[in-house]
Parts: sequence; structure tokens; C-alpha cells
Amino acid sequence: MSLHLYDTGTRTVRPFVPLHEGRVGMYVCGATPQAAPHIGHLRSGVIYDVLLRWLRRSGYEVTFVRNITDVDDKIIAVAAESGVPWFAVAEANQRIFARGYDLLGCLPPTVEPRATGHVPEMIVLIRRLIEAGHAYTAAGDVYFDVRSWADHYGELSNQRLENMRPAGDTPNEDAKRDPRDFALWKGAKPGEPSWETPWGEGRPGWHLECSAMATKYLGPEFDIHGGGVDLIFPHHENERAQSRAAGDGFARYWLHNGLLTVDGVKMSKSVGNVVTLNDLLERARPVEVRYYLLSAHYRSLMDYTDAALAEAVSAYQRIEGFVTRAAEVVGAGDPDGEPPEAFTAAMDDDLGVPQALAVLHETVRDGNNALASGDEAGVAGRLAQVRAMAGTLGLDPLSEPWTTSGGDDLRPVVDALVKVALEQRQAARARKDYATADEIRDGLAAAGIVVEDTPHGPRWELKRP
RNA sequence: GGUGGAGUGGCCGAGAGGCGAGGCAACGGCCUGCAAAGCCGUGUACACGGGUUCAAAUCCCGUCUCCACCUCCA
Repeated sequence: MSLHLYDTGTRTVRPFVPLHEGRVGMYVCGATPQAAPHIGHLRSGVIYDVLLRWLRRSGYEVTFVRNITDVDDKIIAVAAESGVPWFAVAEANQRIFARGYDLLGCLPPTVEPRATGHVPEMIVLIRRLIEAGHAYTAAGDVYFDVRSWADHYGELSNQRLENMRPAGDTPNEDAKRDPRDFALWKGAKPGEPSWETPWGEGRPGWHLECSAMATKYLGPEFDIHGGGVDLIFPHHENERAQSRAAGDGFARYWLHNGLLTVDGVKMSKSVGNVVTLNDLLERARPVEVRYYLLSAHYRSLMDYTDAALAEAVSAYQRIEGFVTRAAEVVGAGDPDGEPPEAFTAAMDDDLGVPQALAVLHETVRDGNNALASGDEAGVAGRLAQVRAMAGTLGLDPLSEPWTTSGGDDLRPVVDALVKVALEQRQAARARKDYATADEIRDGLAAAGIVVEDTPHGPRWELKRP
């Protein structure tokens, strides 16, 4: 079976066939950096990172575009409140987003375009829409005329025009031909950032930028467009309307990830239940947070609790424990081996990461059995499979960025010291002086070193916080 | 009112007509001087009520509860 993906546009899982053989163009709606990211944003980042890795592993050359909406109403509002320029608000928060993605092991996009850098492309798109009769100017703004596209408007979100409420995206509602028309371009207001256009000074409407940037970097028609389910309407519906009304094919597959709630409620500032990456990092390492964010299917609603995160930590450490012990016996081996067929089948089935993780855990169990029975060929085989699977998900304990942790240079030094102590402990054990043996182990434990006895002799690890 | 989704064992969480995904926790056992890690075993799980079927968590009808979106959203 080849890759199948759920497409919001058709509301079915269908075979993925790229527009150009061997190549994939993928656009994901990234951040509006009006504030620091919460874990919902990061879940989205990790999900599309896994899709990117899986596409590449499947042999596609992927162009991955993730935008930054660096000017919008909220950024302007935050700027006004805090007395900081709007671009400083966007820039500062953008950096925190980038750090969060990096910390969780997300590969960088091919290009990360910003709305403010693409005003010329937006102007061209607006002109095309006006010429085609799908947009008009009114009261200094430019609007998309939804009734001129009535046969198609609502196709993505499966809604009918007559059931839609007014857009309410401008103080000039009366100037619109239809209350459901949405702004392509907003006329300048005093004190707000603006750019010059043939229709006057102003700034982009929210949806226009994504159409302009996606087609600039991926062409008029491209393969995948992703984002959170909350973007289906109006954002993606409007993007689709603009681009298709202008004559572009636009996205062929629409993917939407489920949201992440906290104690059953969507995160929002007004509820005061926003959980940030830093909150999670007090309870788990970044790779464990990543494992947690992948533990539910990408389209499922996920409810965050501290207990669920703690379970993910234990589950990940089971994988890590096997990989570490196996590598000590047979060496790290090749990180890019072939994953088992069941894993590939799970991933091909609309990115069935939870099932893929089940295959991974089963392989870990087999590997642990091989380890216990001294079957080194078995260990090496399982280790290669586990690393291939984990690596595909960005979770391989022996691959970047999870290998290098602080103080690694000191590891050989500590190892030599611990070995001396362990030799003394072994000697004590040999003469059945268990009081002394346990004293040595307790002493090491107090220094943060955990000792385990294995068939191959004692081994040690730094105790995890 | 419109649209979409969810309810699965103590917990998380897949699956979508027929062998009990997987993990976490718990209990029993094995291994161990003890421990840790690991392994083996232990569960009459599918919101409720009907129906279809040889067979339903899965399909159909009805009901309840919850969530999201319907122009701020990932």
C-alpha cells in the first residue's frame, strides 16, 4: 500500500499522488507571532515535521513552506498595548516559536516566508481577482465577492453560503456588497503599518498572504496544504476561494490536525489555561514531550494532563533503555535501516503514528528478549529496526538532536571513575560482602549514578531528573 | 440554527463486521545476594436503547453527554 492521506476537501482518506512525480510541495500555516507559542502550536509543528520526514523517507523531494504572519490585528493590538513597535512584537515571538520547533527536533522548512515581505505578490493577486470580477474596492478596502463564487464558496468546509454569518472583519461593513464578503486588503488607519498599492495605502487581509506565498514558492497548483482544524473556516476556505477564483489550481490535499485541549477545554488566554513548552519542560525532556505530542493520531483531539505526559515519559524511556543497552552490546549500527513492513503500512495509512509506535514497542520487546538470551545478531537486527522507526518519527535516542547533551565531554572521565567503584563493588559481591557492595551502590546513587547489573556485567547511567 | 468530530478496561490511546493494537499503572511469577532493568502471565473494554447479521466496539435507527468550527485561532 502506498501513502494515503485524509483530505478535508473530499472528507475521505485517498491515495496520495503528487502533481509531479517524485516531488512534493507542502504548505503549512505557521504562526501569527502575537504571543509565545503554546503546546497546541507545537503539536502542529511536530505533526507536520513527521509528515515531512515520512514523505522524504518515502523517496519524495519535498519543498516545505511554513509561513509567518507577521502583521495582523492582534499583533498591532499587542504593540499598542505594550508600547513596542508591531514589528518588534512579531520578531520577538517569532524567535520563541523557532526555538520551540528546534527544541522539539522539527526540521527547518525549505523556506519560511513572511507576509510583510510579499506585498507585491499580493498586489498581483488582488489585481487578477478584480479583473476577473471576483473582487471590488469599497471604502478604501478591497473585498472578495463571495456571491461571484457562490457555486464553490463553502466547498472545503462543507457549508452553504446561506448559512454563513457576516464576516465582521471591518468597521466598513455597510460598504460591502454582501456581509459575508471578506477583506483582501484593509485600508490604512492612523498609526497602523501600511503599504502603498494601486488601491491606496493599507495592509493585507489575513487570508491573502497565504495564497500569495504558497503559489510564489510552490506554483499555482501544489500538493499539500496543512494547518489546524480551526483554520478550515474561514482561513482555508477563503484562501482556496481567492486562488481558485483567480484561476490557480491551488492545494490538492487539505490536511488538518486536531487541537490540543487542557483538562477538556481549548487553551485560551481568557480561560487562563495556556500551557507553554516551558511548562512541559519542567516535567519532561524535549524528546519526551515530542513523544507525547505524537502519542495520539494527528487528527484526534488530544487532551493534555500531567498524568498523560508522565505516561509518555515512561513509554519513551522504555525505547531509549533498549536502544542504549543494545548499543552498548552490539554498537550503534546504522540509523537508516529499513523499518518493518507493519510500521510502513501504519504510516502509509494516513500517518498512523500510534499504530506505528505499537510496532516499535513490539520490536523493543523482541530486542529485549534477544538481549536477555545473548542473541547478538538478534539484538543488532532489532536495534536497527527500532532506530529506523524512531528516526522516522524524529525520536531516535542516538540521532541528532538527542545525542548531544551537556557535559558529554566528561563522560569518559566519569566512566573511568565509576568503573573503579564498580570493580570494588564486584569484588565485594564476589566475597559476598553485600553490605559493602550496597554501600558503594548507594554512594553512586547519591552522586546521581544508577547502577544496573546485566548478563554482561554492571552498567551505569546518569539518573534522569 | 448550520457543519464536523468524540464517548473504548484503573489511566492514555489505536482499531472500524469474525484471532483481545500498543503503552502506563496494578497484581502474580521468572531472573537477581538485594535492587534496577527486562521477560512471562493476569482484564469477560467499547456511552445508552433497539435493530440487521451465523457473527456488531465496528453497520442501521433512536437517545444521552461532550468538544470544535460557523470570519481572532494551530
